[in-house]
Amino acid sequence: MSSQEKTEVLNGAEQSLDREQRYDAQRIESKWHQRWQQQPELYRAEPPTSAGKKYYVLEMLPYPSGALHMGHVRNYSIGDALARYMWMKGHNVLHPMGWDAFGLPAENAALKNNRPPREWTLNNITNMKRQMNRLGFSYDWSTEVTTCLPDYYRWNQWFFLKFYERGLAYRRKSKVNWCPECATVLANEQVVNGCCWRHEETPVEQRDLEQWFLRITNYADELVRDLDKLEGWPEKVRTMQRNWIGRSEGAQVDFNVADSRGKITVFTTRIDTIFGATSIQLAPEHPVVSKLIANDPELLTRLDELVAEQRAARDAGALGEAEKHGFFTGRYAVNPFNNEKIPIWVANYILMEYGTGAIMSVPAHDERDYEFAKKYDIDVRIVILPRRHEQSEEKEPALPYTAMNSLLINSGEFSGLGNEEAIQRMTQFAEEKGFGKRKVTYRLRDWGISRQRYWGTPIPILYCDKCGIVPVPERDLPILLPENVEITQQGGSPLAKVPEFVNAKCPKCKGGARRETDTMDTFVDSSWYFYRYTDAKLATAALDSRAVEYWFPIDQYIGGVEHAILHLIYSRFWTKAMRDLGLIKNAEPVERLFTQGMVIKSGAKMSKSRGNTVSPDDMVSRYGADSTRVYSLFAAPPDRDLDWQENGVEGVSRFLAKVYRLVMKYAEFSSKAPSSPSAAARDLERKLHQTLRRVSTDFEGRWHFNTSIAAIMELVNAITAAEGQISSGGIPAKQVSSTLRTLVLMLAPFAPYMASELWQTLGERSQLLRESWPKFNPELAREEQVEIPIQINGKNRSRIVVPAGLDDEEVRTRATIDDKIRALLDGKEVVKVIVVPNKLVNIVAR
RNA sequence: GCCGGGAUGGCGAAACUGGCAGACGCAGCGGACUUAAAAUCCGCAGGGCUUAAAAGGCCUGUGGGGGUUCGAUUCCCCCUCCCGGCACCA
Repeated sequence: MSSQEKTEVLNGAEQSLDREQRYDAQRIESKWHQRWQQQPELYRAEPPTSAGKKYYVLEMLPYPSGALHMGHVRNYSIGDALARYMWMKGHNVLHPMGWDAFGLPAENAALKNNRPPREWTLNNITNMKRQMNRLGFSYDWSTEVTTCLPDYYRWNQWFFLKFYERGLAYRRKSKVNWCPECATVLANEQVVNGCCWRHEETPVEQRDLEQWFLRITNYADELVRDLDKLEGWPEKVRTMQRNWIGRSEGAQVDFNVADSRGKITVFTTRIDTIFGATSIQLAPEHPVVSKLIANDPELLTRLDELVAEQRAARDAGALGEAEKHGFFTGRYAVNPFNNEKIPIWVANYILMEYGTGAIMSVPAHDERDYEFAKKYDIDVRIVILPRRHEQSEEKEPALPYTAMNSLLINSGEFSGLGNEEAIQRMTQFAEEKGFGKRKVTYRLRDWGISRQRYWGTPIPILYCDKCGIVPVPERDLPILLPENVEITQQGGSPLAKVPEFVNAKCPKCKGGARRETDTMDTFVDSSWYFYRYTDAKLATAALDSRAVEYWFPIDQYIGGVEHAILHLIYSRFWTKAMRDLGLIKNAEPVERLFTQGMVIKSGAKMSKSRGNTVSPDDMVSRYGADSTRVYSLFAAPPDRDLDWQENGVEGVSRFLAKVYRLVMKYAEFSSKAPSSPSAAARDLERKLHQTLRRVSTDFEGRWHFNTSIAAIMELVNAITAAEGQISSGGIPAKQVSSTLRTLVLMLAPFAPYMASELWQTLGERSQLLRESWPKFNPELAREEQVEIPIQINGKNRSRIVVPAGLDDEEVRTRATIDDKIRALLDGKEVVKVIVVPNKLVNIVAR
């Protein structure tokens, strides 16, 4: 380059500095926002016939509470980055969004503001959609799903009818969890520490009500087994579901009641200890108890007390804390294995809802039974010993001794067996003799879906005096939720007070009938909404099987871990039920699940009640959507909790401003690259490819976008540092400009507004989203020289610079002739030299 | 009690397979530019000791204690604290 040309380049730089504009996020973002609003097809997926490889990325749909919170922003920033990356990788991307729009807050708000829930909800949706669009999320709104609208919830009703036909939906009277605050029933999953999942301070009460249930327990076994296949799910979530389902293999054994024809069936996982059973323990609510003690008024009173006490403890969520106690019924049962008569007790630590509500008590080998037996002086009989005890039988193990891998003693013909084998043999024995059988028990209960609320899907059932329970015929769907219903939150289901709704004609006998006035749990809505996205406008069916087959399973689902049990287990159940209806082929809805961490501020989860929330609107108006999004990805890895620090957002904003300035400055340079690139030019090129490698592997692997963004910042720093070399001709301005071009592509998934603006500044007219993700060249990313430390006995003593990949022998030689090292080794004996290629040299010396 | 996850500078964090601890950012300090400030740019920065100061040198350091190894934030054992889930589930 001639000196005159150099001067021109410099002048060019000065000029572009002159017309440098400050990064104005609001200006850029409103410009592109307007543009994107006019291009609704921008984020639309190709139809299922498309040849491209599909990618379905889904974020959990929000409840339209009124405004987005930072947790949403984080969730959707992760999903949006991924969606945009996948687009740039050439995938056919489905990236939908919708609204989990039924639910109690709408009724509370209606009560407070005297506006209909529908209006309140739809207003909230408008506002939150505005926020999402302002944040620049790439949703295809043509597939939007709003669960409170009849074109969606009619299919809830349709599914319900299908489930009813197949016996998967049924009605029974049962004890239910009742939240006085919500004035409705809760599913087991919605009870947290004995309190309502929405009202953490409100204890749940037990009530007896006629309820509709979905038979999720039919799928209990498959739900557990398939967890093993969900390798793309966090182990934590799989464990939580496994525990929740609580599959436990064991046996049922019948004990005859002495002096009676009755029998008591117990469930045990440790039939190998049955010779150690010294009592039977019954749940206070066990139906047989009142029969056993029918002619003892005193005991009946004590029973009532015990039942009341257990219920109170259950209501208070303190079941595990109550001291164990109970009473002897005066009756005996016969152990079928040894015909021994053992006393029958009633105890507060036995739960009617698990197993058979009755156990054989083996104090020597069960912690709870031991505690109880000690209190009431019930026999403790040891029937298993640790294997090592074989020889020295006088020494007893510490009680209670519950370990497996032990040996049976005092157990008749089964003595001497290992307990694993004994379980098999003794269960078989019981089966052959007809007093017992193999049994698998689950903790999981059927899913109660009846809610005594207005703002939900009406359950499509009629009650006819003549015909009984009559399902609404399919052709009569949807059963519309009536408008203008008075919400009082008292006196049961609001719909029951709407005669036009309640009174109906029986489709069978044409006589009068009453409609079911309960509505469905809103978790029904979210159990299958992601299928609807694949053909959201379809009017003739819940879904189009071919579309589902193309798009499913969901490649990546992203949301909070708080849904690990409720939503994610219901969704899996619904998918299996849909498969059994022949609607779909996949057995699982979600291939990969990602659970992001919480957003924390000042050491606590952001929440209104703590008053430590940060408003996304506020952040966007102060720093812009790009800065808000980039910060939410930069501040912590997505799976960890994120501590919100506002000056961190400011830092990100500064970084974006720097990128903006650089691009403005170098956009139009096109001087030719010199024929033999300088070392500085090669360094910059290397840094670029290292950055590309970092960002690309983060997307493909562990999703640590914080390190991706840090790498891009490093590249920016490298460009700034290289600026001095431009005027001297060491680095062509053209190279800087093309480096920046690639940098803009890398920034596109994180800061779409800024990236689009700069793309245009760089003279590109194409749609950024349709550009290919830049490829890194491993050759160019490779370091040529490495500086490695030389250690003596593990301590850094010197450093040398060597060509990368230099032969170990040569590295060793160069290390040992280093001046500092030679001086330090003087008078010492070198025992060993370890050379770690390109990393370090460690000399072990004495 | 059981099952997960975590603890690294003043702060958020990085170190991916046992190999240079603290990348990147925030806050801080010093300097340049400016009448001044903002913005921007350059530089310093784990802690301690040594030194008049600096350069340099030395020691020490990833919650605590032990171990394996030439070498440990990383692997093993024990312990503490924090977060999440489950919790009389037979």
